[in-house]
Amino acid sequence: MATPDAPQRSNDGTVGKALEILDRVAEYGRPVRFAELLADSSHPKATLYRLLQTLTNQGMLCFDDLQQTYAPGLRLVRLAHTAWRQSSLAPIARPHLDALSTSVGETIHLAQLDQGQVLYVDKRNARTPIEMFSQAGKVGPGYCTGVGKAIIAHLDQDAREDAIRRQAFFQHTPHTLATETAFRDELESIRADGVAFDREEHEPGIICIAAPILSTKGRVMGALSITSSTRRQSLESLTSLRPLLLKTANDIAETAESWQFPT
Amino acid sequence: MATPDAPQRSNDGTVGKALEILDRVAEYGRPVRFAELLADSSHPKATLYRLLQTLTNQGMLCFDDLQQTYAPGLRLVRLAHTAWRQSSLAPIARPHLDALSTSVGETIHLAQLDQGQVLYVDKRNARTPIEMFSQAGKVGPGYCTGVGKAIIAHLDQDAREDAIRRQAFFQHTPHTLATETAFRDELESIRADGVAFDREEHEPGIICIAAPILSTKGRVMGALSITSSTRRQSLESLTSLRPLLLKTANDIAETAESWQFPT
DNA sequence: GAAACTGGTTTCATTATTTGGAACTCAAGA
DNA sequence: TCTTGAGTTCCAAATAATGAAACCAGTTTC
Repeated sequence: MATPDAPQRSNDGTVGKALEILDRVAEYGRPVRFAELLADSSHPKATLYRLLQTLTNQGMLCFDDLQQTYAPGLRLVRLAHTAWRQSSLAPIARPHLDALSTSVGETIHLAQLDQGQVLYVDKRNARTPIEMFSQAGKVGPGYCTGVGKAIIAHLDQDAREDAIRRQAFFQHTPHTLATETAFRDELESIRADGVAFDREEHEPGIICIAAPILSTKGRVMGALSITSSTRRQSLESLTSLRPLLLKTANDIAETAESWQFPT
Repeated sequence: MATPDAPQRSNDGTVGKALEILDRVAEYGRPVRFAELLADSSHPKATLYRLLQTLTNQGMLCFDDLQQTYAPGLRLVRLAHTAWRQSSLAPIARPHLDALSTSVGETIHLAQLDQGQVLYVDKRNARTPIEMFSQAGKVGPGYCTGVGKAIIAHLDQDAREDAIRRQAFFQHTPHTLATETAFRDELESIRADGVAFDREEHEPGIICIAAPILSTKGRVMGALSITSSTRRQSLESLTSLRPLLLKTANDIAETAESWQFPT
């Protein structure tokens, strides 16, 4: 699977480079050989080699001696465990997602913004699950998903500009808003309306309604969406779920705000 | 919760330092202030500061402007998603775990070795829905858990010595094998026997039987355990599950070996 | 069977980055 | 107002990263 939506990141120092490589390896989604990495890397052989060594040494990558391939290492899983618990809305939102899930019976996504992209931090499957791209931990583009648009629309000026700058604007489907101006207009109307729709903009036949999760001070913490397919629902029928969606988003926000980490 | 079992890692370069700090932050298990980190860090203020900046900038850490605290960042969750899918036995072993779980009705752990420590990559409780990072990603010591001992016992010479060197040998309970020699003897007998037991060595009242997951070439890929409490089971009654446990471990190994990543 | 090739690893002088002591800023508290 | 402490910035010295080229297997080709 190709990944046309890569985020850009300012390159700070050696760690920056190392982490860029780490990302690169992860992007492949399969074990990858040294030569392959070298091919689409701007670094000279020796540099790449040493960087990979270091990462492997550190357990961030794991090297398969037999196949001579690199893959993301288990140390990441360990680190992510804490990250997920502390920095994501998922643990807090769980009961609310459960409730919403049982009452609507469609696929539910909880997502947060990570470097301009959408990161799904939790998910509930529909009663009749439909195959699609997303699981907890997966990422998606910001400009053509319901959650992405809902979040970006409600960011403050600076953060929003930054997020927009990071979009790749790849035309996934005929409905994708693939230009910056179209996207800006869309954000405007989303902010006015309060919810965002995905009108088959990312995957054909997949639609959703999404609401931002806003703190009392108006900061976006993430977004929540109800997803379905055009076979089962229309945009209109999804709209009827709007009050429930907004209520849940609000509940999550409230829980999150009253949540204090055990010191 | 205190963490007496810290692994040691050879410090390579700047990335090494950065990643060490990342680990440090994660270890706290809660948002942490600059000053706290500075306190138990060997780095001077400026250095630590810049390293934190870089990590935050890279999304590996996230900084709470309001509270002025650092926590592991969401980028980790994203990376871990691929790591878990590619480098862990979890996705492959899932159906086998399910089967074992329903037939024994006790807690099941699937673990792999990460830098001398045990990393749980999947788990079954009596009845638990599938969620990823909430249960996968926890770590435990290698020298006093069933899975840890099962794995280390079956490592080859070099890797085993390395693993032993990384153990902290903290006396968790009266039954903990807290010396290197005692541990070596134990490994010997585990290798002879084929399964490992946790005789309340990590937590009082908790016992388990664990089996290594071995490739046909004899390489350990991980371990599988059935855990219970002394109230419900004895070591003897756990032993009766031995054939089933070994069978499952073997099944997982076979599935893993015949698994080829889609190229 | 030798020669060229491929894919990976190592060397080493050059170069750029990291380092950390100290100075600075900005609040909050006495 | 004066102190104190947390956080941030400076800059010369120390250190680590760089990358061209050499090297070292195994393979394939001639």
